[in-house]
Amino acid sequence: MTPQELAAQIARILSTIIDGRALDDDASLTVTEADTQVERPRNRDHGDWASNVAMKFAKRLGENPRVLAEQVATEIAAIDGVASAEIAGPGFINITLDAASAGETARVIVTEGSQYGRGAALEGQHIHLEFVSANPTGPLHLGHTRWAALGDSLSRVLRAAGAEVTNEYYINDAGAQMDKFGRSVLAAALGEPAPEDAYPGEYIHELGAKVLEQIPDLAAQAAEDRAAALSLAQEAAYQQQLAEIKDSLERFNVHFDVFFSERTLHTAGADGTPSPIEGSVDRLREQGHVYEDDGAIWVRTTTFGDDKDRVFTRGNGIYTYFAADAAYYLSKKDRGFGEKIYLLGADHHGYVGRLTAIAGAAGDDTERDITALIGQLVNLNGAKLSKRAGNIVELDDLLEWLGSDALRYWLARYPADSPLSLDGEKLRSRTNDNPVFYVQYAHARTRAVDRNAEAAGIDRSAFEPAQLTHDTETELLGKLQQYPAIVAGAADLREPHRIARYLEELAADYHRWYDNCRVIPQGEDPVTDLHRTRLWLNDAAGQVIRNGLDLLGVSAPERL
RNA sequence: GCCUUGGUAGCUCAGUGGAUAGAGCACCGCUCUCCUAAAGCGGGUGUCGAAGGUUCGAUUCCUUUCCAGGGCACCA
Repeated sequence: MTPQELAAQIARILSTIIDGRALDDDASLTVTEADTQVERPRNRDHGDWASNVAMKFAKRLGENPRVLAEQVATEIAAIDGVASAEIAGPGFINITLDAASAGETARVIVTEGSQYGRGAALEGQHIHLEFVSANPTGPLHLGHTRWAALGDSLSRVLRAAGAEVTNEYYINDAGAQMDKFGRSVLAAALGEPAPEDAYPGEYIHELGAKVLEQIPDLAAQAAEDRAAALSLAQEAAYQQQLAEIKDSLERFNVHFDVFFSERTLHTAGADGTPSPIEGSVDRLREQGHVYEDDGAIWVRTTTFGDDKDRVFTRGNGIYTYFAADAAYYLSKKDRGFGEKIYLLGADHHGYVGRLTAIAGAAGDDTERDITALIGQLVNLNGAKLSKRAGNIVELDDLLEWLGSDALRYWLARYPADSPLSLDGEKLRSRTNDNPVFYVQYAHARTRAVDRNAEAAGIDRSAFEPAQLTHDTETELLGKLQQYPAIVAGAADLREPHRIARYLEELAADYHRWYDNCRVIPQGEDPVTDLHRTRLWLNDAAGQVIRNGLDLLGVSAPERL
């Protein structure tokens, strides 16, 4: 009996009861499983699961919660697998399961394997997830790591809930920043002094050297035609930098389905069709949201809650960044995505109003079709990192220093809107200070037990869940049963950190169980069905930790 | 000024209207002839920033307010 099944049963019971009252109550009350979700009481004296439906519905039925609870509890107690259902406090129904019914979960988990915890709550949804989208004018650094870890984990969680998700990286490969980047690299390659506004950082010189390798006669070309040489150098540096970014992301176990080039938005079709940007201003104009003022072309974004209208085309005829944003949004819409999620740093939260307005101007539902997740920036030992300042801490350096697992886990275990500090010393320490080790250790323990069990001749030929009665066993089983709801909740709220927090609790329950309940008999004691049954539970715990870590993009090692 | 996100134990932080608000760290003890002691067990700590409101019930929702971070371009 899983909590989901229990909730479904309670929904049926409550519906029947309410139908019986409908004679003298015209209120049309419908009961959904969302209303009848049971929760795990903090205090185990309150049973395995608790329901608050009596308090929720008593008022709408005009009844005393405890009286309603009494009636519901009687029905619950009659469910197969339920040992008791008792009324407590203002109207809680505390439910205790038969040990066999609770223990059955262990076998379910082992049978379902990597599928355990996956659901269909978001089935049919085609979600677009854009994150990182760092300019290809430099290496990924600390400022990008949080979104990389969070975005990749979020997409895994959404997929686990049944959604179809496309991870996309928007490459800002057009515009003034790219020009500046090109000039910086060209100067470095030719050994010239850096331009006034050049990008700082040693990597510019490294890129310059690589460009020179590819174009040995760059100096001669520059002497002949500076603009052409600049263009060549810029393109070579861009391709090199983008390749390095992709490489870093792969090593961070972050996967993108699409790298979307901003240039394609500026490029007209070979057959003379207008560029996506040109096309988008016309499309917005058709919707009636475009006007001209003072030589510029504006979009009336204030219609959709933006705090000011935005310029699409400047007085000098050049498109603004907003124009590209609008065209990009329309591209996502045209490609058939429903919800478009943007992961943005708090330093970009001023964009939310205009992005939302674009969705509205495009005729989309600003509530349903666009989501902006704003996150706080990462600190490193208290010092915030800025690319402009030149003191770059690169993702590659962090990976080498801390490893992908520790970094991924740490970045994913906090809510996005919570400030986060990366403490290198803590992340390198192999103690409880570093929760990824705690969780991975629990997993490695399950594998060690599995290996030792096999060596001791303990197999899974018996499964007697009624024997799983130790306090630590009911705790562990209860935790394992919660996993599908945790995944569904994390997906629904777009909060992958809930997976990490859950895993830490699960690991603690597993460690406690390990210390109290042996899978392998001591000394000359015989192997019993209890040991065999516990092997199922051990494997179930390992499976769930593995499934959860996978959602975070963190490995589940066989040994530590 | 406007928008936005925080304020929870000594520290770092969890906590999607429920019962006595939790974890790790730090501090003091305890547990390995036996599956990994990178573990477990025991010991105490809170005006949930403040004040109102909604509710059977508020750390959670609403309003006001104090403090802190971030943002408010015909930049990208």
